[in-house]
Amino acid sequence: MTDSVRKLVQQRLRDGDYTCRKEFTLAMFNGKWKVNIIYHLGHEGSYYFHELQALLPHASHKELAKKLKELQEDSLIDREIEDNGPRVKVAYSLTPLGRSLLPIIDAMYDWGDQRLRELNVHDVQFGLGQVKQ
Amino acid sequence: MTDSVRKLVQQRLRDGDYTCRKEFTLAMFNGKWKVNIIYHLGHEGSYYFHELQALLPHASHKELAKKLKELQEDSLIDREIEDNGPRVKVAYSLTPLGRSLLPIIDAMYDWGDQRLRELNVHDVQFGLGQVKQ
DNA sequence: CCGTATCCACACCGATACTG
DNA sequence: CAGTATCGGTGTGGATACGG
Repeated sequence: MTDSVRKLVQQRLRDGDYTCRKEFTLAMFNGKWKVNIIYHLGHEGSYYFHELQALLPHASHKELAKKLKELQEDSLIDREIEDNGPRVKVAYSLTPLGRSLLPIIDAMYDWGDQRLRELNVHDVQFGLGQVKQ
Repeated sequence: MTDSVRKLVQQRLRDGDYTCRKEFTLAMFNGKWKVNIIYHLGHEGSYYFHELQALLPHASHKELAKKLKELQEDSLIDREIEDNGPRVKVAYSLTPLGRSLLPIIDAMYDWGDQRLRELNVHDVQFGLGQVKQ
């Protein structure tokens, strides 16, 4: 997903248009990997950058760094630099604001879990029905 | 917003990978206008296509039709053709499954509402902080 | 009234490489 | 170890037009 929702919402807020509450929230975790980052940091505590890389092996180095930066800009995560040694490590953790998103993320997890179970049970080709042409 | 999350999730499910519950849910309402469509249909009942157009004046004719088709494919909305007269009208409404998403959408509304109030009160340039370069 | 096709601009994201 | 720049493929969404 794209980040266009996020940029559009930012523009609307700059224009004084606050009639985008749902989109504003969506923009917080819209974008590839963001939901997973928030979920991991929320349920398992803080992680170093390279640990997040290991948790999300399909995420490219560049995109992971970019998404973390955006989450930090949105005040959802904290970034702490540990400069003790030859190598610098950076630890990420959820802010209280980021933690306040967890009920929504968890609700999304539960909804998806239940829906996937239903589809599996009824064997409807996993429910990804195509409209008849 | 894009639909890449939706397509990616569909592919993962086809591959037998069900470890994407949160992304699966996100894919339901990710994509421009979808959250608003669900919200309107959920809180105000069914609408004709042209009524939705009026409710979402910035959505192009093409994209609105496309998103409605996707929502229908995902079994979130029903589509009913009323062919009484020279002009055909099409009514859209939420399915029970679509209605089951409302608690999440409403939670997103509430989160965004509260967050925007906080930012307004504290006047932090509406919180869209930029990371120092 | 509603759906879809075409064309086009642009944003995203991956691969790669360079920096500190 | 972590962040950023560049290049390129691809998907998304707007304008427009045509078909049912």
